[in-house]
This record gives sequence, structure tokens and C-alpha cells, in this order.
Amino acid sequence: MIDSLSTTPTTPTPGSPPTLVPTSTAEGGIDPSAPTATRYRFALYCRHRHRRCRHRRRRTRLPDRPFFTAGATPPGMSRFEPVADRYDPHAVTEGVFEYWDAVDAYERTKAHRDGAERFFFVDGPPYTSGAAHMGTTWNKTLKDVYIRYLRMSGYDVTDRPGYDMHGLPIETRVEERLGFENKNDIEEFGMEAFINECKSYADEQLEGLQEDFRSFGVWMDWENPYRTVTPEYMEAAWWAFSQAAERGLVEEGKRSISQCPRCETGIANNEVEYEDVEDPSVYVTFDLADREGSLVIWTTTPWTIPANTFVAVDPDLTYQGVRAWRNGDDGADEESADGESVAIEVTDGGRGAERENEDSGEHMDREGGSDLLWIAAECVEDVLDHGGYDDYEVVGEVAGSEMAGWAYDHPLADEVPGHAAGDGALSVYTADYVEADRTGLVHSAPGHGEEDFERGTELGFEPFCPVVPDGTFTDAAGDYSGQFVREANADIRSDLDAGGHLLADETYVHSYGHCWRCGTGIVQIVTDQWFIGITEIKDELLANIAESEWHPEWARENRFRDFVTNAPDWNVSRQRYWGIPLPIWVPEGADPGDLDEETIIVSTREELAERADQEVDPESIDLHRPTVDDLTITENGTTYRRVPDVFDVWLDSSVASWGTLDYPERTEEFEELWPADLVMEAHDQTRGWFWSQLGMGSAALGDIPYKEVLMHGYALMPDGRGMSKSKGITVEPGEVLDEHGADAMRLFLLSVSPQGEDMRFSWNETAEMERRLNILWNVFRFPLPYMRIDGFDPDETVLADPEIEAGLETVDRWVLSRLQTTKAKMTAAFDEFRQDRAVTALMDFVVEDVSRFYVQAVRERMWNEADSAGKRAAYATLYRVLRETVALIAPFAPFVAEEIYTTLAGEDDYSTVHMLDWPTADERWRDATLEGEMTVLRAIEEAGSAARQNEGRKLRWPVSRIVIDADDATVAAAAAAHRELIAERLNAYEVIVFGEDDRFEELRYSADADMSVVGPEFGDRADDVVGALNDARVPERSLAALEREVEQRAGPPVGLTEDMVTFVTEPPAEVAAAPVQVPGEGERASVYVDTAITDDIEAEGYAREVIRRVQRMRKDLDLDLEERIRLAVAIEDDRVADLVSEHRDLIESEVRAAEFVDLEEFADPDGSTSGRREKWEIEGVDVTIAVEPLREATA
RNA sequence: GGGCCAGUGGCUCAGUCAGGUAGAGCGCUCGGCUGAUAACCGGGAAGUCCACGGUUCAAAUCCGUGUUGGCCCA
Repeated sequence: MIDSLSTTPTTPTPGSPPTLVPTSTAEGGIDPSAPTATRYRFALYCRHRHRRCRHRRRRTRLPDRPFFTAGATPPGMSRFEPVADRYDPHAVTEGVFEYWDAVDAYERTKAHRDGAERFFFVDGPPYTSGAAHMGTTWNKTLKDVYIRYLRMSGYDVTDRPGYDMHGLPIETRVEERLGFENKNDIEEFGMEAFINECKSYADEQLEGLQEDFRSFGVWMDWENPYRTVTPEYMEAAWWAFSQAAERGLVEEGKRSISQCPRCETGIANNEVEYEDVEDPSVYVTFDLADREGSLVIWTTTPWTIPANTFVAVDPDLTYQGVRAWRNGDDGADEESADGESVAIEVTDGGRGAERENEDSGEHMDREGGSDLLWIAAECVEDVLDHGGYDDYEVVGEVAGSEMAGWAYDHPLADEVPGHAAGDGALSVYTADYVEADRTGLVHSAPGHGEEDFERGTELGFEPFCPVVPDGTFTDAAGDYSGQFVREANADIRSDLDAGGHLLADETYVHSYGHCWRCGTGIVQIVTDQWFIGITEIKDELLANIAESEWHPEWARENRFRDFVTNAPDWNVSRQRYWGIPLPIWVPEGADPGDLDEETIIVSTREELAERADQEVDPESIDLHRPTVDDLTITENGTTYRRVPDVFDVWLDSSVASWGTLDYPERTEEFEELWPADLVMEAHDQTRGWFWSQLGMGSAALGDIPYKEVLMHGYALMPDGRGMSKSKGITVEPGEVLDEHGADAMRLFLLSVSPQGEDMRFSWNETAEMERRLNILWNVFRFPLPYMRIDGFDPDETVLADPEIEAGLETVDRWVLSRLQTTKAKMTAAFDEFRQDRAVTALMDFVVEDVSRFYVQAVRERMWNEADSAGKRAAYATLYRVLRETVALIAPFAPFVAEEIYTTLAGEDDYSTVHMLDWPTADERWRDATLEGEMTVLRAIEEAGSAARQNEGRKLRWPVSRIVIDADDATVAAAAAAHRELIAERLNAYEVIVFGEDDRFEELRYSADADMSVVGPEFGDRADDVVGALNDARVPERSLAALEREVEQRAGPPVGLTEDMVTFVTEPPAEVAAAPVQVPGEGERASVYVDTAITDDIEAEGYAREVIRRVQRMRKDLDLDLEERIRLAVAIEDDRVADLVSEHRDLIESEVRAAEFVDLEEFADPDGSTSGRREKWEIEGVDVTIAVEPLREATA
């Protein structure tokens, strides 16, 4: 089955350069050596958007096409080759899938870590029904990112995926498919045929899941998953069960269990799903046998009354005997005895009240108009309201303990003649499950309820259960024989009513258990089942919990510990077909109920072959039913037959930690690796796999099977609702892949905390991730043309070379330092299972630091044609940044990482990015001071930008000077240290910094007057004083200086105080100001931008306007980067023309103009052929620009 | 019915452990840039920190009650 998915691996070419699919087509239409051709990289790229590309991907991989072979392209050709203009996730994914196939990337990556320290990860097996939903997708993506990270960190990681393929869910799916209604249909169809159907169904689903997981780039061992249906896996379960049996933990016996009447099998507590349903809510009177009056009980399951055996009371509760009567013609909601009006809440719309009216005569007759009822004291009024009584008086009061022993008559004695009787039955007992709720007396049927069963066993009652596994009454139920229990409710209620025992008949909405698969309401019955005695080793379980480390920690300490503390014995037997058969053989004809002592529990196929009476080949036997059903064992004259049950499917996955290692068939890996280093599942698995593994591991091996747990949450809808396939409330992973691609989807899923909290899926955020990948793409493709033109060789031009290092500029050192900090942050985040923080750190680095700052800062250097130390240093820096960034993003976005890596990598590099070591912070390149300074500098830049903007001065126009007036020494030092950079970023001729000791002396201060203070203070002088205040400009921010100034104007004495004025800073004319907000520190400086225009500024401004337009035209003409042009610029303003001509050299070099001529000299004055002529308006001046490529013009 | 987790601008979340002027990205809006160009940069508006009560000089943060959502249990 798995084989059908396998591919013939291409023989790896050792040392072959990592080239993507070459860009020529099979037809050879394009010369791959032509460096400027804009060709698409992926020869077999499929443009239509398909749901999942995987099928086609497989088919298109044709090994006979030579260009699929790694290394087919001449070495070096693919390095720095042009890439698509825009990040196209589908194209990238397609190409990378093909590349991975071509070079066997996965196999090589694993082989690369052969012999390294082992890391034992165990995959929690998804159940094979249905496709991967968002939750499974999130789960597998998380597993993938950690496996990839661990591999890059040097571990040899086990990555065998698993599939949970047995069990009731698949049986019910197959039953639906075949149109079956119950077990009978299966028996008629034939067990073997049915099991085969189940197997093919599970296989089909498995295939779909495998393809789903691959489609978003999960790298696990898809060729070799563990499957719970294989003989070796089933043997792992047998072995474990036999180990538990050896410890004496396997028991058989009667238990009250939850039974699904449709599936006709017992189900585990954790398979019961609770749903709100409307049930009968009846108050029933049990007439006392040896004294006057009745006990009142309440139940929502009238069908359990035939099995009533005793009534339970709380020994410490006070019970009252009350004589109650009805007025006869009143409704139910009259006044109660104490005169207070009581509202009666009935959910049946008052039918109870009507009935009471009709029947009241009967009660009146029987009890002379009143009833004597025994009820817990605090429940009296409530019960009487429900019963429609109008008044009452208390005639007796006893403690519950005193009621013990009171006998009563079975209320359905006539209908159920075989009811429990004798030996102390039908009387009152104390029990700890009684509460002062409803009536305070509890109808107890040890043949049904779990607590009733336990208390009944204590009291020595043989459980009376007149119900068979399909939920129908047996003959023991008398009149109700053959009826389905819930359907008998109506008859039972009317019989109770007829007998005068129905005090109130209402309905009640409450949550009630249902079968997790088919949704049928469960019935609680007592049957013979097999158990693992978990409760016997509860202390050990709790102790073993402490051996595991959980993320988040509260998951273990609260949720899991509570669950384990309350866990009952594990009912592992199911009366079904599609599962691992119980390896239990019992003596033929032995009585069920006490079999533990005489059973044979087989642990392996080998053992089965040895002990079975029939010929068995341990190599080939299929352990499923019905094969094993026919095998008998005869020893010491006794013949043993297998019990027909199969295991609870939870037992299957509980043995995964050794089943995945094929233990006990193979022992070596188990001995080396067990227990698991890490498991990773959603929080529903506290009751599921985390629990079942703990139980089975402890029972069989005395140990918890995993050391570390990452417990993540559920995938929710964008609006916070839970997803539900049946209700059509889902976000389908396939849709997200189509819309945004695998990398963006993964990045979103991984950007959410994996620690216990639910994830709301967000289309917006996923789109945002795609956008950020596009930014990464742009950052990556930006230097490629320059690197190519300049023949940059990353193996020669390296940072380690002192000459290169000498050429590094501040921004280079800064971005390298930021890279180190980012690596350190990411590693720390990964190590505490917060890969979401790692994503954030990386994306911030790429977007904020590299794209928004570094690339902007180095553009000029790269564009310069001349070779320089600075340019080479920039190449080396950006190359290093990109190479490491791509390694850092590889676990998260494996496709785009590969695409970028293969473009950057050379012959000596690994063939896939995923073979790289996880980059670690190199302290040599880390400079915390520089990072701090640059934070300040960027704040200054922002302030400068804001100031420019306020003045309407574009960045293209230089400013004469920028003044930074810092409030503290750190900021002043940072600004002073990077004057040049600030000048460059803000396009200023000069940057002046003032610190604490000296101030920007051109500043003046004015003051705003507070009229509410100044007015009353100065009376009729107020106008003069305020006038003077408004005009005053003082060189320092002091009250004294202000006062002197004001006194000069308004005449002394003035006497200003602090509360009268607010100082306002007044920069000189044409100087714009803005505050500098340093992140995390607040306002630390002011920036002043002098926007006065000079001839120099105007000249350069116009020149840059011209340059920009010429560049635009080059672009429009689709000229190559290096193409020389002939240029003409005609400016219809002589003054401006003169100014611009001052910068002729600048223009020539910036736009690569080889000839600067007059418009008339153009070969084609219209610019309609090779060149272009356009008229622009720059700051109100008309400018005509003509451009033509020199090559064409001279041709 | 009980337990655990969560609730912060329109959206997604940080900040809560350790109380001290509420932050980011997206979106919106205004502007800028222009050989990264369907990209990029800057400014701005936008918050009852789920509600109520308590502790405190001071609460998004600590405590209590309630409420909404998710998971688990009965």
C-alpha cells in the first residue's frame, strides 16, 4: 500500500551543485547561457491553480529528461541567475518539489545526520478517517518545524509518521457506506469481508492524508509509516497487554459501562460525548412498606426504575415527612405553605399542572386529600411545587442515617414481577453520592449506574440488569420485555401514573452522553468486560507524570494530573470486529465473570505459533479476526478459546512509542531510544494519547513513554468558533494553500503560540505572511544583477578577509550584529518551544532591519559602477545575511528557503538548505553598543523625516543642515558617532549635534499665557502683560529671562510665576522641528531641519529630479542595467538649466549616459523607434528629456 | 454542574510572572520615494485593556464575582 507512493529515487550525484531545474526548455528554444534573457526558471511550471499539485508533481518527474538531473547545468551558471519579478508561491513550491525529487533532498538530509546523537520523536498517529483538517495541518507543521530545527541543530531525528487505522469510527463509516444498520447486517455480510472493507477504507484515507501532509512540505518518512494494522504493530499491543497481565493488572468482571446500543459495544468514558438533550424529568413516589407515606425520588431515566434495588440517602442530611395537599381546582403555581409565591419552572409547558388537575381526585380519595411524603428538608418546597401541591405541614423529621432500613414497595411490582427483591433489597441505604438536590433521595439500580453498581456491590447485591447490549429489555423486565429502553419511558411513566406513583412528569434539558461515533444516546448497563487495573497503580501513574516535562507547565499540573487522579479502570474490550483481537484464551465453556485465574494471554506471534493447536506461520499470519478466532490452545487437557472481543482503539496508539520501533519484533532501537524524547499534540490528547500512553507505559513497562510534551491548542474559525466539518464550519487547508501557498500558511500557523492556547485562523495574517515573503524575495533578488555584473564570488570575497572587513561601513557592521542578535533570540525561543517568537524575530529582522534599512542604505554602493572596497564589503555582508537568513527560515518556510538558497549556493555547498547547520550567534560580529546607537539613529531619522514632511521638503532635495539637540549624553554620542550616516539618510549637507553641555543657540523661547491666572493677577495691566508675553523671545527657558523681556516691554514690576506660562520652543525661520522618540525610552532629543533653499540645493534638487525621470524612462524602455544611453535634456527656464548643468557629471554617471547631447542630435526626434522622448513638469518648469540606447543608435 | 485556558484600537497579537504615562503589525488615511517598482518609506487618526467589586498612593497587570468563547470532566 505504501509502496504505491514510493518513487524510484534518482541516483544522487555526489558533490553536484545545487541547481534548480534549468531554465531552458526541453525543446531547446532558449540559450541557457544568454545572461540577460528573462526566462522562467521552471520548465514544467504549471500555471493553473490546482487544489493540490502533488499528483501532477509525481507524474511530471520524468527521470529520462536530462535536465532533471542535478548538475546538468554548467556549474556556476545558476548562481545569482535572474529570478521572477514577484514572489510566486506556487511556482516556487512546484520547482522546489521537483528539485527535492531530483537531488533526493530528504534522503540526503537524513543521511547527513547519520551517526549523530539520536533524538527520538514519536508521531501521534492521526486517525485515518477523512482528510487533514486545519488542526491536523497545524499539528504536522509544528512537528515539521521542530524536526527540521533539531536536524539543523545536529541531531539524528526519528521521523516515522504513524496512522491509527482500527476502531469503531472506521467501522461506522464502512457501515454507512454499505447501508448497514446494526451488527446483524455485518454478520450477514460476513465478518471477513467486512474487515477487508474496513482495511481498504483505512488504506484509502491514509493515502489521502500522506498526500495532504506532503503538500505543505512536511518532511517525515512517508515511505515507511507505522500503521496500527500491521502484524508487528499489533504484536506490540499484545506484548504490552501481556506485560500488564503479568503484573496482575488485567481483570475480567462485571462493570457498569457506557454501552452504545447501536454499535452494541461498550465504549470508554473518553469516547462518550456530551450533548444537550431533552429528557423526561420525573418525581416518583415509592410507597413505604412498613409505615405510612412515600419516599420521593427524581430521575431522568424512568427506564431504569424496573431495575431499582434500593434508595440511597445522605446519612447526615435532615429529611422531613410532610403532609401535603392540593386545593383541587388550582394550577401548580399557587402559593406555597409559607405564603410566598413560588414560580414553577417546567419545561413541558405546564402539562404537569394539567395532569395534576385531572388526577387530583384520585389522590384525594386515596389519602383523604393529602399525601405523606419523605423528602430532604431543604428540597421540600421545591418538590411540592413540582408536584403541584398548594400547602403542607411538616409532620416528622429524621436524619438520613435513621431512615436506613426503611422498606418500600417496588413501584412497578405488577409490571416487573421479576424485579430485585429479598436479601435487603427495596429498602433505604446510605450512600456518599447523595446530595440535597431535587429530592435528596436517590433511586439506585446497581444493574445500571456506575455509582449504584459500586455501592450495590459493597452492599452485596447481585446487579439486576434486565437490558441486553442492544438496549432492549429482557424477559426479566416483565411487561416491557423486548422494548427499547428509551421507548419504554412512556409506558413506564403511564404505568407509574396509573399506580399513583407519578408526583410530577416534566421534561428537562441537560447534557447526556452519546456515542462519539454514531451519536446514539448511551445506556449504562452492567456487562462482562476486560479491564486494565489502572486504579491499582494510580500512585505510580502520578509519580510517573513527574518524570515528564510539559509545555506549558500548567497542562501537566492541573489538567493532566486531575484527569489521571480521577481515571477509573480502563475497559479495553470492545464487542466489535475491526481492531486488535484480545490475545486472551479462556477455557472452553468457562463461566464468564471469574476468568482471570485460568486465562492464557499470548504476547507474540511466535508464542501463538508455538501454543496454538493449528498450524500457524508467525511470519505471515494476519492477527485480525476472524483468523485468530479459529485458533485454539490445548494444554493439560483443557482446550482454550479466544474471547471474541477486540481492543479499545485507544489501546492501539497507546503502544506507539515502542510500536513505532517495531518492538518487540526488533529490540535494538527500543533499547537505545525508548522512552520518547518528545511528543506534540493538541490539548484534547490529555484525555487521549497523553493519557493512554502513560497508562499503558506504566502498566507494561513501569515508565512514562515520553520525556517532553508540547501541548498545543485547537484550530478555531477566524471568529473564534470551533471548527466542525459536519456543520460545514471549516477553513480547509487546501484552500489556504491555493490562496497563499504552503510557506505563507506554515508561517502563519507557526506564528501562533504552540503552548496550550487555541489558534484562530486568520486569512489576513496569512496574506501578511505572503507579503513578508515577498519582501524577503525582493531583498534577495535586489543584489543579484549587481553581483552577476560584478562577478562577485562569495567564496573569494568573504568577511573573514581583513581587506574586506576594512571596507565594512557602519550599516554593514550593524546589520551583521542584528543578524547575530536575531539568531540568539531565535535559538532561545526554539529551546523553550516558542517557535512563534522565533518567527517574529526573524520577520522583524528581514522586514525592519534588512529591507527597510540596510537595503536602502547600500543601494547607492551597489549601483556605483566602479569597484571599491566598500562595494565588495557590501556584497560580502548582504551575501552573509541572505545565506544565514535562508537557513533561519528553512524550518518555517522550506520552499522559499530552498529556492533562495539554491540561487545563492555554489558548487561546494550542500545540495539543500535543509542540510545546513542551524546558524548560531557569533559574538565577534555582535556589537550591542552599535545596535543601541542605531536605534537612536533610526529614531532621529524618523523625526527628521517628519520635520521635512511638515515643511513639505522632499527627500530628493538636500537640506543645508540638520541640528540634533540631544537631552542626554547617550543620544548625543550616538548622533555624533554617526553624523555621516544621518546626513546620508536625511540628505543633508551638514549634521550638527548638541548635547547636555551646549544647546542649539539659535533657538528662542516664547510663552503662552494662562489667562485664568494672568487675568485676575494683573487686572487692567493684563492686556499689556499678555501682549508683551506674546512678543517676547528669550534665549533660554527661564522665568527670569522671560520676566526681564516682558518688563522691558510692559514696564516693571511684573512678577511672573510658573503657573502663568507655558514655554514654547521657537526654532529660527525656515527651520522645522520634530521630537525624537527612542523606542522604549520616550522623547530624548529634538531634530531641527534647516529647509532654506540655496542655489546649491536647488541645483542638486533639480538634477536629482532629472535623474529620477531618466531612470524611469530607462526602465520603461526595458534597458539592461549596464546599457549606455544617449541623453538630451531641454529645460525651458534658463536659470534652472544653468543650475542643472552644474551637475552634468552626476547625471551622466547616475543614468549611465555616454553621450549628453542636444535634442536635435537625436537620430529619431520622435523617439518612436528605439528611444523615447517625454515632456515632464518639474516644480513648475517644463523639461523635455530624450533617451535612446547607444547600441541601437550606433547600429 | 465542575476544572483548565483565553477575552487589550476595525483585524491579529505583545505587555500580565515581578503593579508606575498602553505597544506593534495589518487595515484605514494623508504624504513621500522610484533600477526592489503590482514593491518600498514616513506622518496621522483610531483603545471603557470583557463587566462589576476589592486591595493599593497607583491595577490591563494582584484578589473576588459575573460574562463570552475554547478544551476537558461529570
